[in-house]
Amino acid sequence: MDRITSSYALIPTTELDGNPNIADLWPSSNGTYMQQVTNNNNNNNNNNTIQQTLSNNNSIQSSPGLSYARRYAASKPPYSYISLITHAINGSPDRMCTLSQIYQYIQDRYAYYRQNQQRWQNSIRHSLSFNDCFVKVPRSTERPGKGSFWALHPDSGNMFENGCYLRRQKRFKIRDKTKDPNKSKITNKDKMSNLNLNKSHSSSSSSTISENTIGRLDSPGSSPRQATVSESLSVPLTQQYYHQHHQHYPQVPSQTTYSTESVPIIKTEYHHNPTSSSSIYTHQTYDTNNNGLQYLTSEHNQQYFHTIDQSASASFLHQIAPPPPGTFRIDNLINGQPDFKSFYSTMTGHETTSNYLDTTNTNNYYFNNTNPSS
DNA sequence: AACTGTTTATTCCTAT
DNA sequence: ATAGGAATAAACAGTT
Repeated sequence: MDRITSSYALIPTTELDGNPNIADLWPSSNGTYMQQVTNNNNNNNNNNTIQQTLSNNNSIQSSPGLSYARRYAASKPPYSYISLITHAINGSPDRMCTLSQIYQYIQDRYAYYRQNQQRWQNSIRHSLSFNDCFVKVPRSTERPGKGSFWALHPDSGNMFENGCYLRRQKRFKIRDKTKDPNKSKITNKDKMSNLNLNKSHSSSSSSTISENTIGRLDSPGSSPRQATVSESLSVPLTQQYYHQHHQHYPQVPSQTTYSTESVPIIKTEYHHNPTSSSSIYTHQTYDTNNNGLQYLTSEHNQQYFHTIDQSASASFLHQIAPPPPGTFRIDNLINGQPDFKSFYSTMTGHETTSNYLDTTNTNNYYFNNTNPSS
């Protein structure tokens, strides 16, 4: 089973439609759908794990796995709280959201988390505070309300690139250079000011403070690996959207099943402008596998403000530059609820009451109307 | 009062 | 078996 069906990202995410909840059908890293049914017995080492393999070119709606999955919809999803939070953040247009939005995101998708809210919400708050990969973004005065926004630390990279959404290979820890020796823990302030201390290596004329690669990480000579869940979620929807709105573009492949060869390699660099006192980082993201469609994430041409001394507590993420010419953002379509709903129904053929599109990264993609190839 | 955020402690679980 | 990541519980402080 080497291929992942594009229908992954096209399934309604809410049960209120009377349609199946895709989030309760858990994709495993090998392209099958897995339902995990865990006894509450403490001494069980026979976690009853049931795997259902769906045929390649089947839409999930017509799959026999569906009714099966619905029966077990309320069992615990195989995602850590950290990955759930990460998905909520990445799924939001601004790439940051409040605590209550994170709660809502999770409950909307997983029936399991509509119960025992006090327990798991306490865990979510603990995860946000405890893990360095999450940073608090203060509210601007224009957006008053309860609580801060939460964003991903720019250096945290793709924490789930190994395709495992339960346990990261290594916990993201910021280097602890500015830590007050009297303090035992790293504060959010420390997280922010350590942004440029996790330097990996530099490239280009300006100093690159970090670099990470999202997407394929094949070593030379290796066979292409299986696409991860997030990749399979993000890529097909953009193709589908393209089909419906740009059918006259011949360079868009028409197949609905993708192997890892079609997964864009997205490279991200932070550039530090040394002449600026306020420390502005330009975050450039581009597809190094740029043939046909040009994938650019929302960070493209954005500049990240970061105040080292923290006193001004400027916005952590702040968009300055407009999108490149000839592009449009799907963000713009889904920001407003009415637009989102029509966008959603166009995409899926179903109505929705949800405000979220459960497609990691996809909603932040730009589409380039011009043929970028030479 | 309810919500948000921090911290400590403990237990559970999994990769090695 | 073990180290360390993740989940859970809980106390407590700050904010709306």
